[in-house]
Amino acid sequence: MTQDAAPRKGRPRRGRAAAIQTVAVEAVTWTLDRPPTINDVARLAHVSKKTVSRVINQSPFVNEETRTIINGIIEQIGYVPSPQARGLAFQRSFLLGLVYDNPNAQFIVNIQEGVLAACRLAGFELVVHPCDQKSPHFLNDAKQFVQRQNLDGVIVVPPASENPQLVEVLRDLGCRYVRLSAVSLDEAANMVVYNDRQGAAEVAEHLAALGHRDIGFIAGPSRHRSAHERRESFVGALKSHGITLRPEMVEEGAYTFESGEVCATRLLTREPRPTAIFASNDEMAAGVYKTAQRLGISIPRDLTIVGFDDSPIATRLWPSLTTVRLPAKDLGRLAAEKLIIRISSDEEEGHTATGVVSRMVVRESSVPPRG
Amino acid sequence: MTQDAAPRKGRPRRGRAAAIQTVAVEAVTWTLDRPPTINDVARLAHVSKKTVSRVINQSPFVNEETRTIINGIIEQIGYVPSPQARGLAFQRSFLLGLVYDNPNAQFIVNIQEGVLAACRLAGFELVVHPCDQKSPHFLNDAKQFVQRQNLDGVIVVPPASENPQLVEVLRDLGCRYVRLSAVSLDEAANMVVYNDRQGAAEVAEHLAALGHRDIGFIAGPSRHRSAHERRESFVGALKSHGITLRPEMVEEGAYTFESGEVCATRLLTREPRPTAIFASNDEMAAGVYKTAQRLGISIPRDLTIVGFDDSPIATRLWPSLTTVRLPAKDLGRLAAEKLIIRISSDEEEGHTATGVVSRMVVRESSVPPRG
DNA sequence: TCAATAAATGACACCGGTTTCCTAAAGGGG
DNA sequence: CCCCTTTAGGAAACCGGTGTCATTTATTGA
Repeated sequence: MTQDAAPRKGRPRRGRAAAIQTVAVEAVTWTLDRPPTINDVARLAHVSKKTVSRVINQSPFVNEETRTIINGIIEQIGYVPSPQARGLAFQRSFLLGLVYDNPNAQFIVNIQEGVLAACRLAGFELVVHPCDQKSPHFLNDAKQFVQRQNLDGVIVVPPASENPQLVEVLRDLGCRYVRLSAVSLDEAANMVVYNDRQGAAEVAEHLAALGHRDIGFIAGPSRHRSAHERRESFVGALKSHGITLRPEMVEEGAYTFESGEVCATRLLTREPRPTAIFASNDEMAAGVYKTAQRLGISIPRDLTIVGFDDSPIATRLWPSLTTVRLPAKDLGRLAAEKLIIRISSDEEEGHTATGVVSRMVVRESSVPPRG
Repeated sequence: MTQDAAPRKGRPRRGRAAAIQTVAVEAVTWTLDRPPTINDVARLAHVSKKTVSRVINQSPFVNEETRTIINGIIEQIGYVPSPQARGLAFQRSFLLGLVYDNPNAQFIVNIQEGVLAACRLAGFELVVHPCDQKSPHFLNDAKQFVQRQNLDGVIVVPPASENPQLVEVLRDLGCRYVRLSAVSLDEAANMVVYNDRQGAAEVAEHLAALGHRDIGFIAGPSRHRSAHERRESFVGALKSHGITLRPEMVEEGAYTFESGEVCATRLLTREPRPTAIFASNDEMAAGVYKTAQRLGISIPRDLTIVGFDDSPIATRLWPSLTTVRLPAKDLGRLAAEKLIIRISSDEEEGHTATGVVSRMVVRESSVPPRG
């Protein structure tokens, strides 16, 4: 059976090295009409495909010389392993999914960038999946998404990440996932948490230090965890500076520009009129700008405004908006790194919680109150 | 060899239907510890895997009853074909790539949404790839991107789409692609063109009709085809209304907010000061707003401003910005549909050019000049 | 009645990798 | 000098689908 292999073994080093020279010429001459496969490489190198496979996968049990020869051929004929075949044998797709229903485009693009930075290093690619929690197909869509391409892992951003049913679906599917949220909702291994409390507290301190006492607050929608975090931290920090936020000075918005306008209109027609408004995100802060301008209230002379997110609009507005920076790209990178480690080390690791901290960025829209 | 198959054939209908009942129970009882494969389905249905394959692929040569039985089992055990195995056999990945270096996040997210709408219908998924034309690895990155997951097709958005070397790489790879651009740079089958001329001409007409004569223009960077289109069309349409754009009233920006500020500063300190400024995109228009406000020029009383893109910022600004809407989502959908047709019909079709037209949206920032 | 034809299905190789198991040769110690 | 270990590499099965071609059965026309 295997006796015929023996005679071929004589003087392996020289024999192979010499063969290569010829082979190289062959390779250049040939010009295959199809992408080269591992078999082509094996044939040209006069080795078995398994040895080529070993080289590809960095196995240490390959002679240095053999490795060099094979790598040379791979380079020359431009061989790239078929991801399908690889995936089939490995039971892996080297694909990560990103599930989002966040309307903030800049946030999504930043997350994508961060995720991809980590993916690139590990040889993964990213498949995106916008979705809609209000749709009746939401859960089924997500399921199909994971199954259709057999994703190795999924990253879910808020607010979808805060949907327990979605997480259940992912868990049932046996699909590894990492969730982004402002609070820890899961085992540490499945979460990347961003600390909104820090930023909100800094805003409270900032406003207090400037001398504001009549402060308005526009909260986010209560279904968002971040809305709670920002609100509680802000209120708590104000209180610790001896300032109590009266209930009528709080309005709940929807994290949208329009809701910011509505809430601002209510706040700015109250007596006493607040000298500062903290909106829970920049979109709503932009709504406050528009309303103030419409009402003839000068920013920042008559009204200090602070936002949250540090989205591009913060610098586009005039005067530029004091806000809190949420490092979305880092968030994406951390999530992807976490996911990839778990996929590669092939089982649940009890990782420590990772997260990023938000910090205030002071710009032109916040000044001491008049008088 | 095949004689053993004969006896099993007796009374196929009843036999199979009866078997199913049992099988159904088995399936529920079993709970496999691995995802079910086509073999599991075949075994439970007492058919060959080939027949299951036929059902999956909607082959017409399957008995209606058999099909029903197999579909029932597929449903029950939750079988989903492995994309890796499918891809390996089909030589397809069912993956589309999106290559972009466009800094406009909203544009990218909209494109993604449109592309995915088309993908969903055809069973494709989308892999994203932000890139940087200025990087020395740009072309190699793109190549790796296509090869690593063996993408079936790639959609390239501007300005990367206007890079001829990138296209050459894709062509060499034998990878189907569709480019988005403001001008046709390629065979019709490879392009989706958006008509910026229409929108720019409408702006010219609008400004002329309002009575503006001293008009400033901020062009986009010359490496963008869209910049040329917008400029030429605007200048041409003004001329046809008897208005000539003097050279000192034209500045070239970089499609960024900051460049908008710089150009606006130059335009607004000239004599005679323009009564209207058309910026080639909304970002730069936002820069004009900021500059005008800084200089104490009232918008729109002293200065009419018009942008291009209808990005979210257009409505966030105060007063809201007259601009031109570029239907990015439709653009993405068209590109994906085109690509998918070519992939599925398995060879270059000489399609007609597809495209979308931009239209002006009038808001509050454009009014007749004072006096 | 008997091919000839069509419909439904199966057997088997194949896609391009990996894993498992095995062999051969070289080096090292007693 | 022999046995054992280590190193290098190969053969064949396998991953989960699809293509090709053959086979079986039912239907049809002469």
